[in-house]
Formats: sequence, C-alpha cells, structure tokens
Amino acid sequence: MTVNRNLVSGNTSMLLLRLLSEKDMYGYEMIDTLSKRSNNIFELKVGSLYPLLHSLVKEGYLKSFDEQANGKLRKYYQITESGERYLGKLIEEWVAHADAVDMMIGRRMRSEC
Amino acid sequence: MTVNRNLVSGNTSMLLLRLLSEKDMYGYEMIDTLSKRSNNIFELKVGSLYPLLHSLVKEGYLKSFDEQANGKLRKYYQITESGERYLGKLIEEWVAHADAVDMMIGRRMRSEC
DNA sequence: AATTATACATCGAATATCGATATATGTCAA
DNA sequence: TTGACATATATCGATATTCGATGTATAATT
Repeated sequence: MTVNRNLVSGNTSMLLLRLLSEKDMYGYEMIDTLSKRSNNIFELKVGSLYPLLHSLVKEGYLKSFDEQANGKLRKYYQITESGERYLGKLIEEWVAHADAVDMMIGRRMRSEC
Repeated sequence: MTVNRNLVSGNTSMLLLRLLSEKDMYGYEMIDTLSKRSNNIFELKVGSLYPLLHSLVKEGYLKSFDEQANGKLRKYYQITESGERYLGKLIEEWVAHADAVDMMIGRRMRSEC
C-alpha cells in the first residue's frame, strides 16, 4: 500500500464486505478484484488480508467453506446477514466522513451535484 | 474519535495543513475549528494533535511562534511553502482515494456529476 | 479559596497494515 | 524430470496512527 497506506486504513473491511456482497470469493480473488476495479489504487497485501478475514469471521460478518479447485484448496468466504447490515453501517459512515473531508478541503460534495 | 477513528486515519495532516493554509492558528483553535466546520464529525484529541504538529514542524511543513494572549502563552503554527506543496499532494491523493472507494461501493463520483 | 476553562505537553496502550517468511500444490519449459 | 514460477493460505514482528490518561500552568469565575 506504500503511499496510500494511511488513506486506506479502516476501510478495508468495508471494501471486502462490499466485494463479498456480490459473490463468494477466496483470498487471492479478493486482492485481484480489488486491485482491478480500483485501477490499482487498492493493493491489499496478504499480510493484511488474512488476519482481517479471520477477524470478520470471528465477529460473525463472514463465514467460510473449503472447495477444491485444480487440486488446490480454496477457502471461500461468504457474507452473512449480520455482515450485510454491518456493511450498510460502514458505508453510511464512509459517506459522512468523505463528505466532511470534501467540505474541509473546499471540494464540491456529491450531494450538491 | 471512537467510531470514526479508523476513517480519519492518515488524513489528519491534510486537514490541519488545510486549516493553516487559511490562517495561523494555535492548537486548541485547530481542534475547535475542525470540529465546527465538519459538524462535529472530526473530533481531534490533544493526544493526537500535539505529536502530529511537532512532527509536521520537524518535517518542515509548519513553523511555530509564541504569542501572549490574555496572559496565556499561545503557540501559533504557520504553514511553510513546503507545507503548501505537501498539502496539494495530500489533497490529490485523497481525491483519487475517495473516488476509488466511491467506485467500489457503487456511489456516483463527483467527476461524473 | 476553590473550581472551571484554557492551553500545551507526554506516555503507554490499542489498532491497522505490511514486509518477510513459511508451507504446499500445480503448471510449464528446458 | 526437475527446477522455476504461479497459486494459495497463513503467521509474525515491525512500524505508524490515534487516543485516553495524566501532568503542568495560568486566567476567569463563583
């Protein structure tokens, strides 16, 4: 994450839950999808991903199941109902925060468009 | 910062530099102004503020001078030219990041307005 | 005289993230 | 067929950010 590291912090859970709200995915798939969709702005590292996934499972926002693919074990993650609700809350918080920052730096907010 | 803590991380430097790009301020004034302008979304704590101000001075983005006000010592901070340039860079990064997050969560971006 | 508000400051704890490292399997080219 | 590379999951220690707690000092208020 290098340069952008600070900017991302705290939002990673939201981004992962958002991905999984569309379909079940395994770890590497999340990293790739995140990277592609954001035009390489989000480059989540495995050292950040797995501890985060484990904690989301522990908190009941995700559950996981194993599947064989090309002989390799893949651990798929699926968002729970609780996870969906939590995602909604995180998005609300993000929107409020982003608008406040935009206001501070004199940037036009989306609500004003 | 409690709930919002994670959302703010990393952007505090940008917000402080942005405030100081308008006028010189002392510590408490920054906290109050930040809080008021953001409708209490940013509640920066002194334990975060002073170490951050010191590091910004150390990096040459700010300089400080003392002034007496009502008998109390106030330490005013002033943004440097280097600080203005750095602020510009931080804002650029923020805009790119915020747009990427908006894209991820399916929110319309400002550039599309 | 005591309390509250203002103001600056530091320290330790908690949290987030990443780089480095480890393990295991499949694929592909020499 | 063997070595290199890609895929995939995982952990650990280091670093950075932030905050709560705490401390000091003065002015204003009651």
